[in-house]
Amino acid sequence: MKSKKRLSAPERRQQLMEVARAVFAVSGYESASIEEIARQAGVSKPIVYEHFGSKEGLHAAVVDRELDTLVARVIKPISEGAPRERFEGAVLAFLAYVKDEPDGFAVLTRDSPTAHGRRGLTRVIGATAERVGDVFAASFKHAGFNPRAAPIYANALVGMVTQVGQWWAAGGHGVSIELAAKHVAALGWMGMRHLPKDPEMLPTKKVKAARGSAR
Amino acid sequence: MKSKKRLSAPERRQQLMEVARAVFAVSGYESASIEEIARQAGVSKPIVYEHFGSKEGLHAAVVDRELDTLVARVIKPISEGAPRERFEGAVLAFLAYVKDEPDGFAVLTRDSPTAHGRRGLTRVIGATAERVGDVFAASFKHAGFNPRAAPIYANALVGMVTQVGQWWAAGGHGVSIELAAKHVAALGWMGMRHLPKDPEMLPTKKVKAARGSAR
DNA sequence: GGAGTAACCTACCGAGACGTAAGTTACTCA
DNA sequence: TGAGTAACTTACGTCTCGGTAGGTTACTCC
Repeated sequence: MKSKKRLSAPERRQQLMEVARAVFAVSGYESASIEEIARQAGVSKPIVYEHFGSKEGLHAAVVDRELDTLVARVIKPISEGAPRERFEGAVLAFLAYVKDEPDGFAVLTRDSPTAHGRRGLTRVIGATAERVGDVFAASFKHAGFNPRAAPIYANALVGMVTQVGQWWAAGGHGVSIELAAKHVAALGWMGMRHLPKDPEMLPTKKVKAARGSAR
Repeated sequence: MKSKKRLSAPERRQQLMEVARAVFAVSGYESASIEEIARQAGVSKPIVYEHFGSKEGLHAAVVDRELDTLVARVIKPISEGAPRERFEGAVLAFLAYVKDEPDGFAVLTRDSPTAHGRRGLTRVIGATAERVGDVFAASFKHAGFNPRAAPIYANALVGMVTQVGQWWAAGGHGVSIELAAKHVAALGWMGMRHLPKDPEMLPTKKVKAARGSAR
């Protein structure tokens, strides 16, 4: 019945990763089962183990590949053009990835076994947000920033884009990716450009004493 | 040996939720086991089921309570003062929550059983980002915004704060929550204040044709 | 002090998962 | 054509977990 074709090792590996990506995307790491992945690939369990060793190995392989394609897509636009174009280009590239590879994005966003949550995207920050920092370095070097604040901005910008990506992926809402990118880029860009020389010096209202948790 | 005291139902319920919050925070929903929670509470499994019915019920109870406390903390500062103060106050309140209740924050950010990921924070967006929108409505009503863009900004702002919270919770990095709040608030505020009248009208480079995935 | 009730426990079931041992099929190439 | 190897299976072991049935302990209040 089933047109069971025999694949070569690299082909099978490729196919398994694609199936696994889809399954991990909808179920999350813990709930996904190797058996289900094998079934959807039209293959039996030991094949999966032969290729990836363990469930964690399979997941890691999928995440790594996805991370690579995401970085590859973002790196190009962020490396060329005027600063503003580079920024907007990067945001657009990120959101385009969300659109083109929703399963991949879901896998990156969902809980990982390597614990500590969001490890995937944190690594994307490492790979790209540094470069984001570089882009801005040229633009606001004039304002003697506290270097310890840099990761704050990098995280803020990435979080901004990521959350919008998630919102978009979840809902649709009739907003195009290009439009969303424009708005997000405008927000981030204008925010960075008009930062006060030293936000730390601004006056603030006193912090209310935090009431600790019981226990 | 163990000073097993007998607690009243409400007391036990409270205690179980606290223990569960901690366990869910470190393990995530799927990996956490009722048995482990019961053990840490110094109680046997059926007790947990008597109080919450199911694992999902317990998790939902924890999430709901955490959501309530988060909203309660953010609502106050966002409701009083000058616009800029309200904004910064809300950001600070959010990050203070991250600091004071790291387990609660972890539970809210981690994968939920209710699927579709990040349901928790999405609801926080619903509860607070709307208000964020209100705050800004007063400030940039002058610029006839496309109403469809509103959720984009709401999501961007919340994502910004959330990601910084996550970064902070993960690392420490010797940056105080107050400082982080200042920077993040400055970024968001300045971004919103200096938005071009209509970002959609700005020229952009052409989008590169997306290469689809195989399959 | 004894009955009634609220809090709690031991022991178990069944399902489903990861991972493996050992054997089988089909393809290749001398 | 036949041996060797790469791709693949069936079947199982073992463990953990969610959830429940039925009984036991301690506290309260008449």
